[in-house]
Amino acid sequence: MARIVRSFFARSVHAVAPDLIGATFLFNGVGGRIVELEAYHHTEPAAHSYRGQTERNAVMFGPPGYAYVYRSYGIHWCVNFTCEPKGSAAAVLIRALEPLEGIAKMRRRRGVHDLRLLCSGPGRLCEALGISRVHNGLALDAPPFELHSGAGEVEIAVGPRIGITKAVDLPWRYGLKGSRFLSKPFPHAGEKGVPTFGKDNARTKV
DNA sequence: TGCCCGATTAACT
DNA sequence: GTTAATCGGGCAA
Repeated sequence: MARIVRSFFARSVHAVAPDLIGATFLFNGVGGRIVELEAYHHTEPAAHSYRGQTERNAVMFGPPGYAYVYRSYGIHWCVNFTCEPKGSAAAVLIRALEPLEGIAKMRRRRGVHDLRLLCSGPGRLCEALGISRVHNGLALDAPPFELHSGAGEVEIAVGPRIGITKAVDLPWRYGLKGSRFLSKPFPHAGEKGVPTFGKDNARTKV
């Protein structure tokens, strides 16, 4: 369980994303294991950074290893980790955690008891961890953030991203195969109307 | 300026 | 299955 340092993020967003599955993500000591995330890059139209820099997305255009926090649908907060060298405007959206630390606090903040409803979704996990606008732009290798790499091999599921209407065919959603804490199940390879993303929609992380 | 559309969620029918 | 909540960005007028 090595501590993740900022240089970890200075790689392709598609190298960072699967490496973060199984990693531990804590915010002020509250959080859990990352089981789902999505990659975004300024070259594809689903990314906030696609149309260039604005006040909201400025952190995406900065150096890797920082938190990009944005307001979703005017209601929720969502957190991304910036990746790749400055200027790539690439990031991973943290979509779901398996709750491990500070569960009582997360239940209080979310107003629900069911473990599966605490952090299964980008808006839910920010509410559970207490992440909001004021944390936008903070470095990920210093408090209140704490990231540790996972131990051992895990099977990674791959599929299309959730809740977007552009670039819908890119298989840029990554998950821990079989986890009960995903925001949605991954479509089975060959399922009706579902494109196949590689053999069995999964691969083994090494 | 005004209008439409979201990287969502919970509460409806 | 559908819809409301609510605000910042993008673009037309």
